[in-house]
Amino acid sequence: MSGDEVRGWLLDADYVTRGGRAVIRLWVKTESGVVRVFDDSFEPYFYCLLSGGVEDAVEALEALDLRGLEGVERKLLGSPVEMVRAVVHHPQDVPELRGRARALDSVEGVREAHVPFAIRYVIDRGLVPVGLHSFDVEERGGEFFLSDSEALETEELPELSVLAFDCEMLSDGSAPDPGKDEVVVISAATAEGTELFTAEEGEDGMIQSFLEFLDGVDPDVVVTYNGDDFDWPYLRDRAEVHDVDLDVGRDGSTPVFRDGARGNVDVRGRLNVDLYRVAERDVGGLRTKSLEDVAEHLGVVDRVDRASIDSLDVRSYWEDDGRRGELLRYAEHDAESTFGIATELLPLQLQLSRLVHRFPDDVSKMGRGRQVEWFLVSEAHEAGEVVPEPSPSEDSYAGGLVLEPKKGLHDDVVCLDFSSMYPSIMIAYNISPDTLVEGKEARELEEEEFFQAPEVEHRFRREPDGFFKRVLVELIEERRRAKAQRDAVLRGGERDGEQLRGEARLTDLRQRTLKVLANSFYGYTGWPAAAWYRQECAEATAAWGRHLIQEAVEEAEERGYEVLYGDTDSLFLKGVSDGEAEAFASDLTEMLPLELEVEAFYETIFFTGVKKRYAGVTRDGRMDVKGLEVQRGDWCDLAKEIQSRVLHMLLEGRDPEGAAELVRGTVEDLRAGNVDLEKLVIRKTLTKGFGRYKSVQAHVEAAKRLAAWGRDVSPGEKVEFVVIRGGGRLSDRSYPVEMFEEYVDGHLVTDRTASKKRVLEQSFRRKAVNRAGSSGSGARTGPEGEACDSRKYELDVGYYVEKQVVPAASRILNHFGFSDGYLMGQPRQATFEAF
DNA sequence: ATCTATGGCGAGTAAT
DNA sequence: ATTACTCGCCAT
Ligand SMILES: Nc1ncnc2c1ncn2[C@H]1C[C@H](O)[C@@H](COP(=O)(O)OP(=O)(O)OP(=O)(O)O)O1
Ligand SMILES: [Mg+2]
Ligand SMILES: [Mn+2]
Repeated sequence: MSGDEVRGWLLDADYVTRGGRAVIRLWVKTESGVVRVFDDSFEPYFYCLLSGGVEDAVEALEALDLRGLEGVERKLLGSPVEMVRAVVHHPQDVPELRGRARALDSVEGVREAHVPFAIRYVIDRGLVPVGLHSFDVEERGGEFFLSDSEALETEELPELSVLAFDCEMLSDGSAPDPGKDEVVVISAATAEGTELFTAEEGEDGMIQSFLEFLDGVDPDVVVTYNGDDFDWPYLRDRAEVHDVDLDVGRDGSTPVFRDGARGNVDVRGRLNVDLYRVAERDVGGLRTKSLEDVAEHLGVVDRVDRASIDSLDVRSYWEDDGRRGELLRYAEHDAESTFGIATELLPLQLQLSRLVHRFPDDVSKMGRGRQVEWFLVSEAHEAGEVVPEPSPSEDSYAGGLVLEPKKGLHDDVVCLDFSSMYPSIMIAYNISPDTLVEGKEARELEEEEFFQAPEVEHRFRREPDGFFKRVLVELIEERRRAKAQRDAVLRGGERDGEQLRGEARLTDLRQRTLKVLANSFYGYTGWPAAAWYRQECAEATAAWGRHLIQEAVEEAEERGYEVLYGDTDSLFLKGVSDGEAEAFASDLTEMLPLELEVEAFYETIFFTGVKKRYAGVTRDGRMDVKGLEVQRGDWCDLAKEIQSRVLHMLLEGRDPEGAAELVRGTVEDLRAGNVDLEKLVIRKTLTKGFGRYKSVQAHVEAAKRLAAWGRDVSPGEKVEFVVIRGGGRLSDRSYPVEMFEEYVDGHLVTDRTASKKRVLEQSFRRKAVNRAGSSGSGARTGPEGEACDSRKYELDVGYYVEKQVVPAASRILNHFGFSDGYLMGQPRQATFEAF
C-alpha cells in the first residue's frame, strides 16, 4: 500500500454499489485529468427522535434491518436532545426504513433521511463542492481509496471544459414527437469551436458520432438550453429507438432521468446544467428568456441577421438541398450561443455551489428557497444541529411600510436606503429559529437577555449568536464585496466600452444574486414549506424594518427635510444640501444598528401620486424608472416607447407641452395605420391550465384561439396577442398574433393554410422558452395539409389609443393639465374637467 | 409537483 | 356608477 496525494477540484460526488454496499465516489479534477477517489468507510444514516427513552427506541428499532444504532446527542433549534442515529446498509433502503421507523411508537419522528447519500458524505466530511482539496489516498486494485481529506481555502475557480449541444428535429405540422420524428442535426460547441452531426447517413450514426465526440472531448460540464425538458429526453427516446446506449456519463453510464413537472437529468461525473433554468431565475430585465434574447442580453453573440427557423419548418429546410446549409448554420449558432451563455453564467453557479454545498448541476435547478435550505443543512451539521420539521400554518403577516408619495415634479432629491436591510436586522437582533423564545420561558427572561420586536413583540435571545446570524454575517460581507466590485468596474468607466459593459453586467448580476439570496433567508423563515419555517422570525424582521424606517423619517423631519416618499427601507428627501446628505446617512448609521447609504441624487424626480410608480434623472445623467409601464412586460411596445419619450422630455427637457404633442402625433399615426404590428403586440404569461382560471382573461382567450387553430399551448408560455375591432368584451377580441400572416391597412389576414378544426396530437412539448423566442412551433398545415379560408380582421385602433398609449402617457401628463381627451386628439377647451 | 416573503397598481369581468 | 374579485407583473 502506498500513500499518495490527489490534489484537485471536487467536481461531483456519487456512489457505486459493490457487494451490496455503497461506496462513495468523488470526481476530482487534477492537473493531469479527472481522477476518481473512492471511500468505502462511510455509511448512510438518519436520525430518530424519541418519544420516550433511548432504550425503548433502540429495542424497537432493532427489529428493523439496520446496520447499526447509536444513541447520540444533537441539537434541535439550539437545545440539546438525545436521539438515535440509525445506520442503514444501503442508501436505497432509506425510504422504506424511514417509514417503518417513523411508524414505531417509541420513535417520534425521523430526521435528515432526505439528504442524498453523496451529499451526506460531502457535508459530514467538510468537503466543498467545486472546492480545491487535498486527498490522501491509497491505491488498491488500481483504484484510489481515500484515507484523509482536507478542503483548501481558495477564492479561485477551476477551469472547466464545457460542451454545449442542441438538437434539431423533423416534425409534421406539430411539435416533434420522439416516437416518430427524427433528430436530423446535433450541433455542439466547445472552447475549440463548433461541430455538426447530421443524419444524412441515418439518425443512428449521427447519435453515435455525437456520443463519440462527447467522449473524446470528455467535458466537465455539459450545457443545454431547455435540454432537461426537451433535448435530453428526446435524445433518450431516439437513442432507444435505435438501441443505442446514451453513454454520456464519465463512467460510461446513461443519464438518470427523474420525472417531475420539470425534467431533471443527471450525468455521472459531469455537471449537466440547463442554462434556461439559470436564466429564468437569475437573469433580469428581459421580456422573454429565449436562447437568442439571453445570448444577446449577455452580449455573447453578435446579433447577426439570421432568419430563425421555426421548429416546424425544420423539415422543409432539411429536405431542400439548397436550404439545408441554412439549417446547419442555425443549429451551429444555437450551440455557440448556449456555449457563450455558459461562459458568462457558470462562474456564479460555481460560487453558489460552494456556498450552498450542493454541486452546480443541482444548484442550477434549485429555487432560491431550496438553495437557502441546503446552505442551512450544511451549516447545521457543523453546529451539531439536526434539520427540523415544523408544522406549517397558513396565515400571513405584515411586511414593509410604504409611504404615500407626494405627487409631482421635484428637484434636488436625495434617495437614502438601508444596506441589506432585512438580513442586517436579523443580524442586529439575533433573529433566528433557534433564538426565538416563547411562552413562559419568554416571560421569565430578564430584560437584558432578549431583544423584543416592536408591534409583534416576539422575543429573541441576545446570546448566543443564532444560527441565521452566523450564516448571514458572512453572506452579507460577501455581497458587500461583490457590490463594491461592481461599483469599481462602473467607476473605472469610460475606457473600452464593450468589455466594460460585459464586466459591469456580470459583477452586477453577482451582487444582485447574493443580495436576493440573503433576502431569501428572511423570506425562507416565513415560507411554510421550509424546514426552518418560523413565521415569527419573518414577522419580527419586517416589524423592525417598519420601526427603523419610521425612526429615519422622524430624524429627517426634525432636521427640516421634506419626506417625499419611502418604500420599506428607503427615503426620498427634499431640502437636503449636498454636505448634509452624507452627514444624515452617517448619523443614522451611528444611531441605528444598520447602515444607511446615500443611494442617489436626483436632479429631477417625478412621483405619479401612487406608490411604487415614479421616475427620475440622477446627477450623473441616469434615468431611473420604477413600476411604470416602461418597466412592464405586459404592455405593448408602442405604449412603453411613448411613455419613455414622455419621461425624457419631461425630466430632461422640462417640456410637458412637447410631450403632449408627441402623444397626439402618435395617436394620429396609429389611427392612420402607420405603426408596425410588432409594436402593438401585448404579451402575458399563461400561468396555469385553461380550466384553472376563475375569471375570463384576454390572454387566456387568445391562447385558446391559438390552441383551436392547431398550435400546442402550455402553461408557462407567453401569449402574444393583438386586439381586434368588434363587439363584446376585450377577451372576445384578443387574437394570437401568430394566426396572422399579413398586416395591411390596419387589417389582419389569417394564415390561409391553417385549419381551425384540426385535432392536434399531443406529444412532446417544447415549452415556453422556444416559443417565447422566435422559433414558436406554429402549425402551418393540418394533418392532411388541407387549406382553409383566410379571414380578415380589423385591428382595434381605438383600444390601442384609449387603453394603451394614452393611459401610459396620461399617468404622467395628467399632472400637467393634459386631459385624456386632449391627448387623444380632441381640442383643448372641450376637456377641461379632467384636472 | 412547485414554491423566499409582503405591498401594490391597474386592467378587466361580473355582479350590484 | 360602484364594487368585489381575479390576474399579472413589479418594488422592495
Ligand atoms: N426579493 C426579495 N425577497 C425578500 N425580501 C426582499 C426582496 N427584495 C427586497 N426585500 C426586502 C428585504 C430587503 O432588505 C428590503 C429592502 O429592499 P432593498 O433595499 O431593495 O434591498 P436590501 O436593503 O436588502 O439591499 P441593498 O443593500 O441593495 O439596499 O426589502
Ligand atoms: Mg430599498
Ligand atoms: Mn436597501
